[in-house]
Amino acid sequence: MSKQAGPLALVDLSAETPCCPPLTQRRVPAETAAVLAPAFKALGDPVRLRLLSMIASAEGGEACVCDLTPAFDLTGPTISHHLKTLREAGLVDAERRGTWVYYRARPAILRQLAALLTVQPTPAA
Amino acid sequence: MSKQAGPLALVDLSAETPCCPPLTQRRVPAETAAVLAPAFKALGDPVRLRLLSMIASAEGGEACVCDLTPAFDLTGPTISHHLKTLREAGLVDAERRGTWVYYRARPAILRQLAALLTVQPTPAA
DNA sequence: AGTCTGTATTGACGTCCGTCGAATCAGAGA
DNA sequence: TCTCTGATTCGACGGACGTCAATACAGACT
Repeated sequence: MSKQAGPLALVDLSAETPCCPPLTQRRVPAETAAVLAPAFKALGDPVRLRLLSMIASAEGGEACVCDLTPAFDLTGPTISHHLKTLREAGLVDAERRGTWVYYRARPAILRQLAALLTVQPTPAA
Repeated sequence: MSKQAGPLALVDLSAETPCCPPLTQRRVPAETAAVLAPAFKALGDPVRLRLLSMIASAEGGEACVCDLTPAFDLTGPTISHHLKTLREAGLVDAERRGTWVYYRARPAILRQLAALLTVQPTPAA
């Protein structure tokens, strides 16, 4: 349930130390781009962006699918599909507890993506 | 050349002050998600991620298409297409000077995306 | 004007994506 | 074991995406 294969195996996105300098400082190498782009791609859908936000901002840091689904005008399978996409992108983890499945954000990769997009404050020069 | 329509018209992404708290703090509203998701989507392709990085990290803050294209095993039209996608997502601006066209990153939206992905440092609790 | 170079647009192709209904799986409880 | 509920998987459909070759456009230089 919480396993993810794919390109994430190439670079350890679970590391707490960001691996990459900001996109604005050095050219992102092709290999890094190949690894990180799928994460951005997963964020590139409004439903998934909201899902991730609902999960990450939920109290306790986790959210049940049963709480997520009713927030959208979409069927259960569709929400499930989007959650799977977020999981495969390494953005969230899932855990079944009894009847319900809980999702939890993975802060490390979020930090990494944020670091990549970091821009120097405009120099007052 | 530097005009972009679409969803970006709804929210001023050129503002220097980030409009939104981190994704992990408050639920991203549907409208905000609809506006920002296309930007993440544009970053969701390895070629575009590298293009943006090459542009943003170039000295002078700008890069000519003629310098960008040879870095990829792709045809000119394909690179042009990706640059158009980045433009329409509001991530870059283009300007023609004589024979060449120069692209330049838009720091404001990058800051905004980075802010959205910001995560509190893990509390030592 | 004519031509050459750099860039963008068009049209086409195969693939991937978002969505749904139907079927399936996993636990809980009678 | 039956059934009920929550969640995922499967199969299908329409539309969007990444790529290319061919074409068109914009300046510069004859």
